[in-house]
Order: sequence, then structure tokens, then C-alpha cells
Amino acid sequence: MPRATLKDVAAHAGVSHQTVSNVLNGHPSIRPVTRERVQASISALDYHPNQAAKALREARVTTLCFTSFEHDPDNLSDPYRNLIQAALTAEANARGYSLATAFLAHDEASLDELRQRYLQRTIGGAVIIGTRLQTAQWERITSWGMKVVLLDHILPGQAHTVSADYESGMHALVAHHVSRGRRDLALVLPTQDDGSTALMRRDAFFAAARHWGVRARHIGGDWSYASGERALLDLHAWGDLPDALLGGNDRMATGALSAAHGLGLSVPGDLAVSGFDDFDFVQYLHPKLTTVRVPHAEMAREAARHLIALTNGETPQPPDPYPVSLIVRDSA
Amino acid sequence: MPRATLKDVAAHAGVSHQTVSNVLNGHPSIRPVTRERVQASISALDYHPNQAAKALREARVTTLCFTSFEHDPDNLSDPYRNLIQAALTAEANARGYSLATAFLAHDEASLDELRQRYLQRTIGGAVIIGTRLQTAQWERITSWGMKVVLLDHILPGQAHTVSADYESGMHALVAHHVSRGRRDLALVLPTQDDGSTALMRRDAFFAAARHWGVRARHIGGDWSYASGERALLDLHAWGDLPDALLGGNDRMATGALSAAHGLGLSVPGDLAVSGFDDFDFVQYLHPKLTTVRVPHAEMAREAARHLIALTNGETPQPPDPYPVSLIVRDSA
DNA sequence: GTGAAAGCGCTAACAA
DNA sequence: TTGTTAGCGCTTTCAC
Repeated sequence: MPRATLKDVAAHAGVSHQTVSNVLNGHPSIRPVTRERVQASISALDYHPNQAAKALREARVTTLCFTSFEHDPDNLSDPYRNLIQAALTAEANARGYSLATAFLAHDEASLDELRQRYLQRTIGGAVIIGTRLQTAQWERITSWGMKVVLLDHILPGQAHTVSADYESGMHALVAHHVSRGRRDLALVLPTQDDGSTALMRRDAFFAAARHWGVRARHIGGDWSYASGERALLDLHAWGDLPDALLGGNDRMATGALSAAHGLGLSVPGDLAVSGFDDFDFVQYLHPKLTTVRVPHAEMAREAARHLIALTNGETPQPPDPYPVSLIVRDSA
Repeated sequence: MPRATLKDVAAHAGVSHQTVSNVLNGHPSIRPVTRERVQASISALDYHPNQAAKALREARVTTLCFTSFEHDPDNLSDPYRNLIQAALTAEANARGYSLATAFLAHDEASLDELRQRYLQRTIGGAVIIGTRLQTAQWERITSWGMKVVLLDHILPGQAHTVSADYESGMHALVAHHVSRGRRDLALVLPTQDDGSTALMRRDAFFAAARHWGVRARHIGGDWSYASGERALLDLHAWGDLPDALLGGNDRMATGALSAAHGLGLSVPGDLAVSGFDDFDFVQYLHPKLTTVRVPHAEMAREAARHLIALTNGETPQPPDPYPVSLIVRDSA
């Protein structure tokens, strides 16, 4: 059976369809009696407004898009995305928005797909995870007029960004390693992407190491378990192992930990290993991982709120960087 | 500047708006000349059809919903959800559908929210992850008339289901443990939810153990790392350790592995540990986890195709259970 | 092969 | 305070 429409409710309540609309939208000038009668009809007919009609008439899109540049399965299963997705969904739904998802590759076709969705009014704005986002892409995206909030990414000027205080976190982490007697630190961190917070973290790493007068090295990676593993294997092959290996995220740290086991290195005896993120699984590793906790969920919620404000034409204040905290466990 | 509409294109091409619509929808009776002229105007004006208008007119919803019963952060960050989300998104987008997400709790409010979204035409159907779904909830959901495909769940009769051949997987796993000399097996698996594939796996576990004449025990859990850890700690506290612990998923196996390290048990020397899923991170555990690979991504793609077929009024054949495969690594 | 008319379900503007 | 009219951008039906 067909679902009830506004007209059906109006007929049932003996009023005009406009009155029903006014009741629905909380218009003030409605007599309580009328309101109640209409509301009774709404319940009686189990009426639910058709969003498509509403969207068409109001020229308003109530779907946001969670966008990330991910392709390989390894990165897809990163707990990071999940946490953020859940937080964004919750925040968006609570405010009457839906959340769609887009997984982009680094090609024209991918970007064009997103553009289509925006132009077709399928999505009204996007929260973009900064990882692997390049400035050129960001410029393309904003040039369409789409509202965008960046998560974990720093761009000059006008970009709306939600980020964490990675510098402090990196400082605390280096201080911790030094306090445990480490004098030769290696950081595994991808730094291909301009604007990535990875750059900030790398700079903070070198600054802190200089401050304490310890050796510091930087090694590339791609955020994956495999790249963390590779980093340590390479260091070993070069015959120049550090006494502390700092993973740029928990997954790379996990890969490094695995490599250490394979090489017969004792952790933290021979080598300290630390991560970044504090995902739930790292406390079940052996040894339990020392890491820096980043409040991804809270940041995501803020990003959703910020984006919704933007799509409503407001100009919200950029939030302060979120504080991070050092979580000391057994690996460092 | 306002985006171009069908009328704008018609005016630009010097035809009626209906002709433009016909071109867009590939209607056959259009002269090639006209078609090309219209197409040129479409590009020239960068026209993109308004989905809201289309949806309203066609009374068709092109958003599907990925639904799971998740609440606590531990489960939220399960790689499982991510892989499925990505696969569903890809398949849906490729067919012109969007994918929204819903995280449901086990209360009325949550279920009602989903119902609202369906009745408001925000979502047209759902793929539901069977984990923690109860039959009563499924009955509620289908009673609304919403098309639903279940992932990893077996329900009697009419339910559309995509599942894996867990029985064979469990058989192969038990056979493997027995072939390595294990005679006392404990399975950690949540079995609260009726219809869950966990029940099938538990039954297959006992059947296989009986077949080989080895001891078999079943212990509850809730899919989380913590519950796997707890299971092994409990067994140890009772003074009745098995020689093989089978985790019902990779996360519980990971928790058990962590507990084994804490108890000073050598794996696989004192205790064999195996998982179920084969998530990427398990090969970076120490020791590397032996597990059963489940093709979650392929299953998710099939679920999306199946759901789309259903929403188009087709009656697709239920797919066969997907084959799983034993992945032998170091832990068992 | 193409155009004109009607209407999907809703809200904004105005009239009563 | 409530009802009437118009139209968002599109597709379906039917005339030409």
C-alpha cells in the first residue's frame, strides 16, 4: 500500500495541506487545537515526510560524504577509518544528516566521480581525511564550490581543518625515549603528501632530538604494516640499528615489532618501539605497545559539526588542535 | 551561480526540455543529429541532473544502507566493518547507488530511527551484518517492507542471505589441530544470537572433534579482543588448559595470544592458537596467526548486487555459501 | 522524432 | 490563524 502524503494527512485532519506543513515545521501561528488534531492524523496514518520532495523544494542536500584516499586493502582495514566513520555517522544522524562514503584513488576519474555526486546534489559537503590528499586535489575539490572540512591536514589560508596537537605529542614521546636512556632514534613516517600533519610531526621530531642532543633519523613509509616491517629490516640490513624506533602510526609500529621478533631483537631490551594513534589492538600486542593517543572520534565529531555549520552558511570558528597524550606500556 | 537545469540545456540546444530528457535516458527515438547537439549543450553548460528531482518523480531511492549492530568502540574498530564498507561502497557506486551507514543499538529508538529513514525515502534497502542481530529485530525490519540482505547470518525461510561455508572451514581447522597432535580443543565463540553463523560453527566444531575423538569445549565471548583474553585467563584459572584454543574471530584469537604471553605460555609449544577471518594484522602478530580466511569483501559485493536486484523488483537466486580456506602460519 | 501538458510531494508567498 | 496558488526539476503520457 502506498505511503501517506501530506494531502492524505490534511484530508484526514480536515485542514489544508499547508497547515500540516506548518505543523511539521513548527511554524508558530497554529492553534494548539489544530496542531493536536493534525498530529493525531499524522500518527494515525503513520505519515513520514518524503525527503526527496523536501530536498527538491528546499534546494538543500542533507547527505554529507566521508571521503578518503584509500585503495589497497591493507589501508582499508585501518581501524582509523572505522572510528571516524562511526563518529561522523553518529554526529551527522543526530543532526538530521546522512553520511555517505567515497573511497578515492589518485586519478581524474575518481575525482570526477566525487564532483558528479556534488553537482547532482547527492552530497552536500565532505569531510576529507588528509592522509594521501595532495594540495592540487584539494584545490580541485574546493573549486567546485563544495564545502569541505579536512581532518588531520594542514593547509594554508582558507581551509577548514580539524587537527591534533601532534607537536606536543611528538615532543613528549621523544622526551620519554630519552628518559629511558635511548640516544639513537629512528622515525618511520610517510611525508610524500604536502600539507600532511606528518610533516609537522617530522619537524617536531628533529627539533626535540636536537633539544636533547640525541641522534635522529627519518625513514619513509606508507602507513601500512608492511612498510613498518620493511623499515626495521632495512635498518638492520644497513647494519645501523637505532635503539628506538618510532612508528608514525600504530600499524607501522606493529609491523616493526613483527620485524624485531623475526630478527631476534628483544623489545624493549635491544630496541624500543612506539606507535601513534592508540588503537585498541595495540594493547594486545607482545609487548604491549607504547603509543600516543589521538582522539580521532572527538575530532571526527567536531569535523561533522563544522561541516554542517558550513553548509548552513555559517562561519564557525576553527577549533584548536586537539590534545594528545602519551600512553606508556611495555614496548618503550 | 546557479547550476544549469534541463530547461537551460533545452534552450541552449534549441529543443524542448523533453528531448533533453530523452537523450539523457538513452531513449531510442532521437535523431543522431539532435542527440549530438543536445550532448554538446550538456557539456557546454556542465549540466548534471538533479537527483532529488529524479528521485521524486521516479519514486525511486538510490541510497542503500549498511547496517550493523555496534556500539562499543572496541567492536567499531573491527577491520571487518571497514572491508565490508569499502566493498559495498564500491559495488553500490558502480551501479549508481549511494551507501549510507547506520550503527544500531539493541533498543527501540535505534530501530525506529532506521524505520524513519526508510519511510522518509532516505534509504531504499539495507545490507545488515548478522553479528548481534536477533530474529525479533529482523522480523521488525522486514515488516516495514524494506528490502534487506543479511551478511553472515542464517535465518529460516524467506531471508536473503550471503554467507560463507563455515562448516568446511571449521572442519579443516579442527583436522589441522588434530594433525599437529592436539587432543584437547577449546573454542571461543559468542552464541547468544539466534540465527548467527556462530551456531553453525559451534556445531561443526563439536561434530569434527567427535569425528576425530578429541576433547572439545565451548566458551562464550563477545567478539572483542578482551573476551578472547578473558577466555584463556579463565581456563588457566580453572586449572584446565586445553592444548589448542580456537578463536571464533581473529580479534578474540589475538586477545588469547596476548593472555598466553602474560601467562608465560609458549605458543604454539604449550598451546596452539588459531583465528577466523584472516585480517591483515594477524600476520604481524607474534607468533603469526594461523587462521581461516573468509572472503568478506567478495561476500559484501555479492550482498550489494543482491540488494540492488531486490530493490529493482527482481528475485535473484540466493548465492552459494562462499568457500573459506585454512591459512597455516606459526601459531598452530 | 519531437513537443506540450500534467504531476511526483513538498514549502514559500500571499490572500482570505 | 488558515487556505490558495505556484513551482522546485524531472519523467510519463499522449498529441503532433
